[in-house]
Amino acid sequence: MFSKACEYGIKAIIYIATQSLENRRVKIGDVANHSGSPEAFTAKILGTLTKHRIVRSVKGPYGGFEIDVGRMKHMKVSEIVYAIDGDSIYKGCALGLDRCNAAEPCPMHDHFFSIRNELKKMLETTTVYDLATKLRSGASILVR
Amino acid sequence: MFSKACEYGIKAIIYIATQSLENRRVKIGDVANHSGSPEAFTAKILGTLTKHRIVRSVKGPYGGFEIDVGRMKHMKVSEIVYAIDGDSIYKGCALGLDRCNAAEPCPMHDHFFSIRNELKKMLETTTVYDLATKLRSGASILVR
DNA sequence: TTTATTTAAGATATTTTTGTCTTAAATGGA
DNA sequence: TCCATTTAAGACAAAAATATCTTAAATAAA
Repeated sequence: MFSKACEYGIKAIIYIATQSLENRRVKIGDVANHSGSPEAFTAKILGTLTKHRIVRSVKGPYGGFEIDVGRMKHMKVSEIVYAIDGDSIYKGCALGLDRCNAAEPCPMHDHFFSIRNELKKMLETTTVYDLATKLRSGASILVR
Repeated sequence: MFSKACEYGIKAIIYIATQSLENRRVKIGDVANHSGSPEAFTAKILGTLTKHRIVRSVKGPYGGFEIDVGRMKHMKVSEIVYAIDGDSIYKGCALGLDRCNAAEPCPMHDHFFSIRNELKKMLETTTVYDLATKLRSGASILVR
């Protein structure tokens, strides 16, 4: 569904968010450990997310990553997905046609349409704050 | 969503099905042309689908691929997806956790559950016959 | 100012996916 | 039997995704 890069990105953001809720910056190493993702790859992905202003980074001692709590409440998962995987999830045709729409649909178009729409709506309504508070309360996990 | 291999496989099967409805066997070259997919790669994928008995192949002059019309009416898209991509679509966790379920969910689990289920149900109820007749009637297209 | 700590950026490596090519095997017809 | 046609199978190649490594830049504190 999502690329590995996107999975790592979402998990990293959720973990950083839980720590920002406690007013703690986190280093790459901690992010990797607590999200069960490879450290160097996660660092690269966080570079992308920093450029997209989804997370803030601070260099040097006592540095690390943080997310503004106010912003977190309005930040949608769709923004993370878009920053890493682009819009393929939203616009792509199930059978890979360049253009595929109601007027000239691929054979699966109608079947996919509502499902894809629901997925889109879900990603656009789920906030990072929602996911982070659920993780913090122990109602969900990031690593096994 | 699906791998390229899976996209090509589904398109190939739909095209072969339209031709089997007219009692015509089709050669790899025709399949590739009419499904807009690379020929050699499509041939390899049809090899897999032949082993899974999803399509029948006949070697030699007047040979090619065909699908039994009776079988076609009960053949679900999910069978093609499973033969090529395995069960990742059905069982995979959105965030890549090895195990992820209601008891120990990833933070996205609940959000994904119903969407994934709908996708599964859709693939398990859509038949190759449905898709082939729609294509044959001109209500959908495979190539642009 | 120097040092330790931390992210940034990009080069490099590995693995997986996608794609092609070559040779073998089967089959129908001359 | 021999040839032309077609799929089968697996080796090979290219591209993309995943992952690591190295060096640079920033910054806080001594």
